[in-house]
Amino acid sequence: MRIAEFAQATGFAVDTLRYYEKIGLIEPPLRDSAGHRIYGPAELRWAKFLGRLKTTGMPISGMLAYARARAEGEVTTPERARMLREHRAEVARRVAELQDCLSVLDSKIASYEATMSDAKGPDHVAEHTGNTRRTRPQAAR
Amino acid sequence: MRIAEFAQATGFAVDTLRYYEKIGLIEPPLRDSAGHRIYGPAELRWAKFLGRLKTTGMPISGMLAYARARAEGEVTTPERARMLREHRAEVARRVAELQDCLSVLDSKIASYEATMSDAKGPDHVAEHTGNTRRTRPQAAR
DNA sequence: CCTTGACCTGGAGTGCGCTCCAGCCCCCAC
DNA sequence: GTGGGGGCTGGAGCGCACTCCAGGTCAAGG
Repeated sequence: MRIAEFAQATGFAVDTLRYYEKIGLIEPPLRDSAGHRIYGPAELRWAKFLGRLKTTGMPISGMLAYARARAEGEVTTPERARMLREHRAEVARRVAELQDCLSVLDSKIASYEATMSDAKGPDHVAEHTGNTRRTRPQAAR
Repeated sequence: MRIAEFAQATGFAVDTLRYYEKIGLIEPPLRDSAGHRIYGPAELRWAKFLGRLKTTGMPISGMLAYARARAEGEVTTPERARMLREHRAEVARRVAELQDCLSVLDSKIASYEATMSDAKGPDHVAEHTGNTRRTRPQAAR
């Protein structure tokens, strides 16, 4: 599999793949006689997993730490497990936060639609912060 | 409320608030006799709502479009409702995507933990893309 | 033989969203 | 009245994650 096809398969741009290789996120793949990169299924699995990490917002520095641990072999299994557990927790927090925001959006959309369905509408639609319960603990001056 | 307290209350940095004002995301607030910005509750509600938009990944260009529509008054209510509905849909997609990634992380963590609980562990933990169903392990290895 | 097109390299450039800074002003407490 | 703290401005700088480019190699098709 050459780089164009690999890019297609992983969702990364060709330039991004070379960049990832340059910074050590992806191992330098084999080359064919012309010096072109040839990727195999193992590379594909790894790149797809990197895509998951990226999608979940892991910064490159984090992916790099994981990649380096991975390169050290099985001895780093506990470390990698810890990294993933921490990241998982972070992602779960973000999901919860987004869901909270979704409900704010929903109520704002609902109030817009209520306004629109009125002939004239109520005064105006004010921003409301969606503090239905427990927002950020506020340092009360 | 002066800018430091406002920053505290909104979660934005002081510099960020001035930056948002400069680009038109926040209306220039009143000034006190010393020329210092004075923010009121309406500004607070708006800034908190902006924080929600930001948290949900809306780019500044999007927030700006919304802010401009808002500045035009009630006539833009349908437009703003549309913007929020579209954004809401986008956020919902992202949540679903993250949840999908969460399950990938979970299964990977589980396989790490299985490896760790073995005295020696199975061969190794391969990257698997999270296609738990469908995708048959390709014969080659 | 010549063109085409995919790929190569090192390095420069980009867009986003802030973040920091110098140099200044104003008010208040001591 | 002096020192300190908070605020002001315009503009430069930064970190991240790419993205683009010039100039080159190579293999195959016409």
